[in-house]
Formats: sequence, structure tokens, C-alpha cells
Amino acid sequence: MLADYLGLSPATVSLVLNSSPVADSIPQETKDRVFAAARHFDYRPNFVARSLRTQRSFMIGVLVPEVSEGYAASVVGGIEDQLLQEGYFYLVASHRHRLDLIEEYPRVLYQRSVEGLIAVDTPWNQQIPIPVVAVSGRGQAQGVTNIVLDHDRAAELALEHLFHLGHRRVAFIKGQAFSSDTEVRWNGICKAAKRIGLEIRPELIVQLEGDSPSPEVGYGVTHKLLASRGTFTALFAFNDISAIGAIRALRESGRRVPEDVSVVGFDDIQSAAFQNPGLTTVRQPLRRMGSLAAETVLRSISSPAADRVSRRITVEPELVVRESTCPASTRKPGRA
Amino acid sequence: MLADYLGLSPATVSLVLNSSPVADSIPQETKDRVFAAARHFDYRPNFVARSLRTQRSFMIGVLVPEVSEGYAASVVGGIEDQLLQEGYFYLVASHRHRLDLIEEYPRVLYQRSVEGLIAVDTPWNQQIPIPVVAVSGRGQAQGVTNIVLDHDRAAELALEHLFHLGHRRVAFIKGQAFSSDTEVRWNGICKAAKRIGLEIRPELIVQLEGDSPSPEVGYGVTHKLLASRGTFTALFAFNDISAIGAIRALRESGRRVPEDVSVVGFDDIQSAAFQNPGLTTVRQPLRRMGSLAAETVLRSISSPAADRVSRRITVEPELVVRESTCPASTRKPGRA
DNA sequence: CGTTGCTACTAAACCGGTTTAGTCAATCAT
DNA sequence: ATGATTGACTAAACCGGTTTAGTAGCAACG
Repeated sequence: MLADYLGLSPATVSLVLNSSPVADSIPQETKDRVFAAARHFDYRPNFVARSLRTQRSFMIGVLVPEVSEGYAASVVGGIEDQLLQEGYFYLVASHRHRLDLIEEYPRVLYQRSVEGLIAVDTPWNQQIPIPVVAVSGRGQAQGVTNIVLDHDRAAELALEHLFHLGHRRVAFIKGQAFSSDTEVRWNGICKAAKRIGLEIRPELIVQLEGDSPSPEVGYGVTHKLLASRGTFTALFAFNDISAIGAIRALRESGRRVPEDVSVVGFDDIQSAAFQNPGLTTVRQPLRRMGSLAAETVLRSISSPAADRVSRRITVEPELVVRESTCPASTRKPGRA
Repeated sequence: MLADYLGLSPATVSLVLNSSPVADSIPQETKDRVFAAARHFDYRPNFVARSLRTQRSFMIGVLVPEVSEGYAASVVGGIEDQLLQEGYFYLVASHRHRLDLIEEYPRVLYQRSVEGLIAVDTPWNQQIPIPVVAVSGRGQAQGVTNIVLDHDRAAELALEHLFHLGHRRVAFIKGQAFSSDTEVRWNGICKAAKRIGLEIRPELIVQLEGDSPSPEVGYGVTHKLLASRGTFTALFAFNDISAIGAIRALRESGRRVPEDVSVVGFDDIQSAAFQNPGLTTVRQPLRRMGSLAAETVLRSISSPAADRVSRRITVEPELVVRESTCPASTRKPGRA
């Protein structure tokens, strides 16, 4: 229709607007006429038609357990930063840990012609003919690039902090068995403890259970810890949510935080800073992990030759010291 | 290619797979062969090609200020619930309140052939030839359906709660001037106060400023409130974030919450429940607002005849009573 | 004077399906 | 026997662009 108006063929218009090299021979005057008309009619070529011909959709699929959760939301925020800048959009699908959906969505997204896939905190063992980047979800499939936190360093940061404050009896809340981070993180803790010279006492370890995203789970295990186990002056929780629950339990048992027990969380979710006391925690650079993932997937798209092998990109955690930790009290610990 | 394999034409395959009425005359046996082959090869028609021909993309555009914020994330969660169920996907774009992006993204999304648009907490004054639903963003453009909270009821819930607890001197933190909710909410408060018989004292009103999503903003104005104004036994904040900041400020000034000052928040964000004390707040059914928006936009798509007029769908708030409110102390209030 | 080489375009194929308008053979009605 | 139906498909148009392979006209060249 632009073509009709200009008395040119659609081919010419297309060549000019896309500044194709073939259009080199077209005189500037004609080009200007085309551009002017395009601007005048606010012409925007049909994206679908163009996609069909060029086989490019400028879309990325993003797989998350649940968009509305803080963790995924932060990562998605970082992904978006990067993608929109490069003219890409993204389709989000939340699988809620349902295995059938984890299987199905990647295929559906692929059918929707996404050019790449980012899987956040999602187990991955498929093979799909487009670049895949996983954010903290151990993907064993080959060709998948992983963005992971340096868990060894994270454990080190937390334990060194506690150790320097004088804490020697430290309790731990391990993550749920199904969480992909649980194992690596625990290994990191063991390594760091050994290096620092901190003894990990089996009677001071509890493990989260259940999939609830509420502090309740941390609350429960902390009560168990208090009821039946040894004394401790500090607690390193698996995440902020469970740390918040733990603080509640500690308070109820008459212990003050941080005076009697120091508590360190993990993640640095939004509300960590808003807690009372402000939660000392190990921050994962979630937003950055998201934008790194996006960058990586875009790079793989533009240079398909490169990295067909699995890669691993590690990001560094950061200790955020707030008010839930303080020097271990010098008096001999009582029952805690 | 499926066609080749079957010795049939693409047309036939298409007709069968889409169970078009034209395929009525095709014998069941042939149909079965087609279905079997499709299953066998896990055939998935190219979505782009199909979109081009049918002019359907099964995509919705979602416009938010920022995905990673709790508010938008919750709404988007609700939107997703509904959309994915109906076979739709969605493209998200965050405008960060930048006016140029608020202008541009709807157009870009439209060019990307989304079939409808949901604008969350976003000013809207464009005209776009697809259904638009706004979630708590006063859209004056016609044809836009609005999903809004019943702010009158919300104010009533909060004020009645405080009034029944015996509070007569209530302070208020108003929202930022740019927030679309500020005005309606304040009107609701005034109406409810009058109905209940609660006096609103001008010296007990402060207003948030700045776009920071941190409790800092609430903290600041509360200190101002404490420094220069009259006494009060309760505080109704514009949102949970500012309520959290307010609690901090109150504590620092030596007041206990709730014993000296009861605090009511708004929204019921995730961390509201995790606060210490747990925050009493007015919950907006954000997830439900999202799924309502999605439902509405899908309905408009399927019955384009209907509602070309602006509509308004109101959802009801819910008072969540936790630990930040209690009966007003009977002793005469001191300086607060 | 025929050929080559530009210049300024355009016809037509193509992307991969969907859909309309037929086609062709067999069956049915007259 | 003949025209009208029906059953089982398919050719080809179509969606709206992009891209390849040309073409027509003119100038320069050998």
C-alpha cells in the first residue's frame, strides 16, 4: 500500500526501508521519498509476515517456577533490561514445579519460534535446537550455559563474618532436598568451615521440608532445633524466608536477635532490608544474573558457530551486613 | 512434509488437523492416518506461518512500571494463570514511568500483533485498535475497561477497624502525587471518616515523595510527623512499604507498635506477613485483579461486537488483621 | 555495431501454513 | 443414458512482507 502510493513496487520499498545493499543503486531522491512516505503513514511492517520470511522472531522464552515470586521476578527484571534494549521481547511461562509443564513449555515456546530459552531455577534435561541458558538450575544437558552463584564464596563470606564476630557454635538450616541449590551450598559450607577452622556439629543441623514459600518452614525447624539440640550463638539459614521464620522462633523462646543469637540469611530478598532487625544476608545478584543470561543467549543467537558446548558463568555473592548479627556474647552461652 | 509422507496434499493435512468442517467428507480412516503420522513425527505447525494466515497471534501485551516489583509481579502472576490456560502467551514491557516508553511500547506490542493489551498501574490515553484493559490505572481513553479496587470500602475497612479499637487521633500518610491511587484512596478515606465520625486533622497528614520503592520514604515522613505535629494513637499508611518505614521511625522515637501507635498498611505485600510485628493491612486481591484483566481482555477478543465502551470492574479489598494494631491505650496519649 | 556495464527498478519465488474454489470419479435420481 | 449429487481430495490463492534473479534503458567501450 505504501508501494501503491509511491508508484513503486513493494520490493523496492522493502529494500529501501531495510537499507539492503541491493538498494545501493537506488538514487537518494527515491529513497528519501520512501522514507518520507513511511514516516508520514507511520508505516510499521507486519511483524509476523517478516518473521515468517526472515525466520527471526526476536523473542526469547523464559521459564520460571512462578513469576510472582521475588526470586524469579528479580531475575526476569534483569533479563528484560537486556532484551528490550536489543529489540527482543520475551514470553514467560511458569511451571510451578509441575514436571509435565517443565517438559511441555519449552516445546511450546519453541513452536512459538522463540530464538532462545532462559530457564530460571528449573531442572533441565531436554535437547532443543536453540540456545538455552540456565540461571541457577543445574542443567546437565549439553549445550546449556549455566549462570551460577559462587556458592563456595557465599559460604565463606557468611562463615567468616560469623567467625570473626567470635561465633564458634553455629547452627545451620539446610535447604529442601528438591532445591537445586541445597547440595552445592552445603558443600560450600563444609569446605569453608574446614578452611576457617569452624566445627560443624551434626546436632546443630536441621533441614527444611515442604514447598511453602512462607517463613513458617523456618519457624518450625528452628523450634525443633531449640527443643532437642545443643547450644549455639549463631544461625546460618538457607534463605531469607527461613531466616525470618527462625528469628520469630528464637524470639518466642526468649532469645534476642542478635544479642543472644546472630542470624544470617541468604538471597537478600526485598523484605530482608525491611525486617526488624534488618537481616544480615548473603546477596545473590539476581538482576545481574538475569541480564547475564540474556546477554549470553543473545550472543549465542548471533554467533551460532560459537559455544555449542556447556559453559558455566559464575557470579559473586556479596555479604550484606545489617542488624541481625553481632559479636558473640562473651559470657558462656546458656541453653543457647 | 507430513503431506509428502502421507501421500496427501498439505491442504488435506491442514484440514484434518484443524478439524475444519470442510474435512467432513474425509473418511475416518484417512483422518486417523493423518493423526497417527502427526503424533508420530510430533508435528507442530509453524506458529508464525499460521499466525500470518489466520491473523491470530494468541499473544497479549502486558505493560507494567517494573516487572520485578511485588505489585506488578503479583498482578502478572494472575494474568498468566488465566492466559496460559487459554493457550495465550504474553509479552511484558516495563516502562519505569518513562513517558516516551509508555507511548512507544503499546505501539511496538501492537506491531508485534498482540491481540490485546493489559496495562498495569500505567496511565493510559492512547487509542489502539485492540482491546485494552487497565488494572488500577485510571484510563480516560474510551473503550478501555478498568479493573479497580473499591477504595471507598478499603478506607472504610481500615478506619472502622481503628475506630472500633478506640482510636480517635489517626495520622495519615498519603501517596505520592503521581500515583494513580493516591487521589481515589484519599477521597475514600475522607468519605469513610465522615461516615464513621472520625475527625481528620490536617496536622496529622503527611505525603510521600519520590519514586523510591523503599521504606525510607515512609521513614522520613513519619519522623517529620513526629517532630512537628500533634499526637496520634494510630497511623494509616499509603502502602505496606511506607508502613514498614513508619514503624521503624516510631520505634526509634521510643514508641512501641502497636501498644503506643497502631499501624495499618495497604496492599498486603509478601513481606507484610513476615514483619515484626506482623503488619495489619488492607489487602488488594492483586492476583485476582490480574486474572480478571486477562479474562476480560480475552472476552473482548472473542466477542469484538460487545463492549466498545469503557467499563469498570470493581474488586473488593480485605482487611488482614495481624499484630501492628491493638486497642488504643486508655491513658491519655502523651506526645504521641 | 555489438557487447559490456551500469542504473533503477521489478517480477516472482519464498516463508509455511490456511482456506476457497475446484476437480475427478463414483453414485444416485430421472 | 444423462444430469445432479456426493465423496475425497487438491490446486492455487492468500497472509504480508523479504529476497533473488532479472529486465529495460542508457552509456561507454572495443
